Amino acid sequence: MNLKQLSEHLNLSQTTVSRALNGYPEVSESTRTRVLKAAQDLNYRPNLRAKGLATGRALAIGHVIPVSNQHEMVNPVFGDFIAGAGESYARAGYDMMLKLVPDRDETRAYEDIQARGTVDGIIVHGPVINDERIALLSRIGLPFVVHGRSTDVNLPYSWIDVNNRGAFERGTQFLIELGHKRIALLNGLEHMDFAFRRRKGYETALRNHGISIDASLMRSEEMTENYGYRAAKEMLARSQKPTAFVCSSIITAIGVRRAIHEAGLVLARDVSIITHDDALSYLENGDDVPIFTALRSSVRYAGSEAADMLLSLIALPQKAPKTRLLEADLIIGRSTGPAAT
Amino acid sequence: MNLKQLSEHLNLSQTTVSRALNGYPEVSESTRTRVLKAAQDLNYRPNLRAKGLATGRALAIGHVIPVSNQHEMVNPVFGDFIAGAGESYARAGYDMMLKLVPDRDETRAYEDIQARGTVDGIIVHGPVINDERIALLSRIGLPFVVHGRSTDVNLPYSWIDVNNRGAFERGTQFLIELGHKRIALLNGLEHMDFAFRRRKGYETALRNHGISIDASLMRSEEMTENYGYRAAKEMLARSQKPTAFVCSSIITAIGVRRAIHEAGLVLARDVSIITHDDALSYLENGDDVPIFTALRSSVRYAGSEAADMLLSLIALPQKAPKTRLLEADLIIGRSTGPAAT
DNA sequence: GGCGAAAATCAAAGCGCTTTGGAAAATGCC
DNA sequence: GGCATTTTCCAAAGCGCTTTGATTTTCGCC
Repeated sequence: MNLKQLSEHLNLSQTTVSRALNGYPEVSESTRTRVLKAAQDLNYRPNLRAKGLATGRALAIGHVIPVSNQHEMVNPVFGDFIAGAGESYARAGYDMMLKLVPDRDETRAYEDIQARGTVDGIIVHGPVINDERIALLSRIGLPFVVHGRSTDVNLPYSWIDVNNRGAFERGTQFLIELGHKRIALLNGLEHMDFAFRRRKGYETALRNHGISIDASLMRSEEMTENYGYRAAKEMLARSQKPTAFVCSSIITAIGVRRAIHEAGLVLARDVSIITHDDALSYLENGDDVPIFTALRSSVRYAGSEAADMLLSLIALPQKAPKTRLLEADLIIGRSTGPAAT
Repeated sequence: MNLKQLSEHLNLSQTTVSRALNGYPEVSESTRTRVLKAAQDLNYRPNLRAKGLATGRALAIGHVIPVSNQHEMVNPVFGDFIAGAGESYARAGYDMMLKLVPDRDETRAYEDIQARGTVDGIIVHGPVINDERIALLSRIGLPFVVHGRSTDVNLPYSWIDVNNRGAFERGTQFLIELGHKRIALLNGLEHMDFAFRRRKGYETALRNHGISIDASLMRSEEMTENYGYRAAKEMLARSQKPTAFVCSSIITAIGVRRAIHEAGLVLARDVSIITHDDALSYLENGDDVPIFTALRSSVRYAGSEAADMLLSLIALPQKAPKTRLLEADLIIGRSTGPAAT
């Protein structure tokens, strides 16, 4: 069933039927309801490809996920972000396109996306420090919203981000106020912008309280469980062991907890953990009382907001870039306690 | 830069240029190379929407993810599956489309997808027992591959699945051979086909060894960490506590481990755990020695295979459905030991 | 009842590509 | 060289929709 058949069935021109369906005013109410009813009855759905070709809009948003050859990891946060964004798209009648792009031919990939015309805009994932994609996208004029920010990029662009620096400063300070002095940081890969900012926050808190920064207590890796385990195991074997850990991911925190147990230590009493918590649906941080004291910010919410931002950017292209800074909540759980004396 | 401009620039017709670019034989080698070079130099990319309209193919695959209102959870497995599939699509020049579909209006959604013509085929996620989507999709003639199977559906259809039943039978048997008799099952939601099959496998093993099935040792819920924790905590508080747990997810297993620790018991010595392991990139089961004894099957590999199956199904539509049963590996880790006597 | 303006409808062009049916150029063969 | 083939290229139609510009119908009003 296509427009032509539908219009013939109604004894109307394609023009009128099209207008009736798309809510244009140049059509009488009576025929509009008639058309709508027929479309419903005959199960008519416009072909999006044709519609896109005619209007120049694709009614789809692209999500570009950089995959590097070294790090074969899929970001665990991605599923929830997508779920949030998906809701917004569904409301607006947009489709969601996923694009895994090997980071070596990124430039080509983005030009491709633009030229092939399958999307109206994209969400940029995983920004690194001084991310060149931002300049590229601005140049080719494809609307985009970055999930995160990019330090050292001075162009104006739209983004939504958590206040990573502020959150980690606050979390670290919380530990300091509990009397901790040897505080380890198990960060994500620090070429990633979020991780870079988190370290800055951590360092700021230490500095503000006159605690010297100890590089041997800082790690930067892909945020797996094993990473947390290995790093904590090694650090806890020292004579001068850390009394607290700041983790960039709840998954890493779980690894740290494993190492703590294995070392015969007790969480919160002997060693404290504070972690970032993306409020992932499948990794809730406890139900009533949180397992981990955490800096929580729902990545699902971020996804939904990012999508809305992009959609409005596409609707009103002349608008200035939008930015949105989300604050993480500090929630007190059962993984922190005063420093052992 | 579109076809018309390119052909004018070359002083050729659109026909010839199109054929040269798409590898048709009716064009001389000399002009083909000339065209290819110009396309490269001028950065020409065909508009996919137009191409799709003309050819009737969308060059895209849809992934439909049912989201139920009760279970707001995003499947943690999803990211890795997509990553695997994405590789295959990239190789074939296909795009990947994501569609979150609330499970109440599923029928409409699939008809929509078909009619809107934005995809050439779809991957069906999260099949339940007697999944009605399979009949629907067969009827409307949209090529599809199911990730999983659907018990009680008798139509032929294409699927790729892990031998869940066999795996759980084997895992349970492994525990029995270690002397365990009170073995708990922390399963996923059992209207989901995979969970249903896992229970069957578990029950078969018990039955084969003359162990009676104890409903109080079986749970079926969304596979979160908290679920594992709560269920294990409750069961371990009994006088007749289970000596082993079979888990449907490594995340749940982590929760069980937490409960074991909290109860002052020692993993493997006092209580054993065996779990299914999807080999998720961000939740590796240890590096050298696995943390958990597990039934492992890479969901990323499944994604890549599913995509390849669907692509070949689309290329040769007359072909009979393809099916693929993957076997899970039983890998021995540090979470199992002989039953405490 | 008849005029002009407003409302409702239509025919046709166009979006960027593929593909059919044909025409022109090159080739083979006697 | 002249004919039939084969090779190479082209003009135009068509994919299913939107939208422009024109046309028809309806309505208000004297």
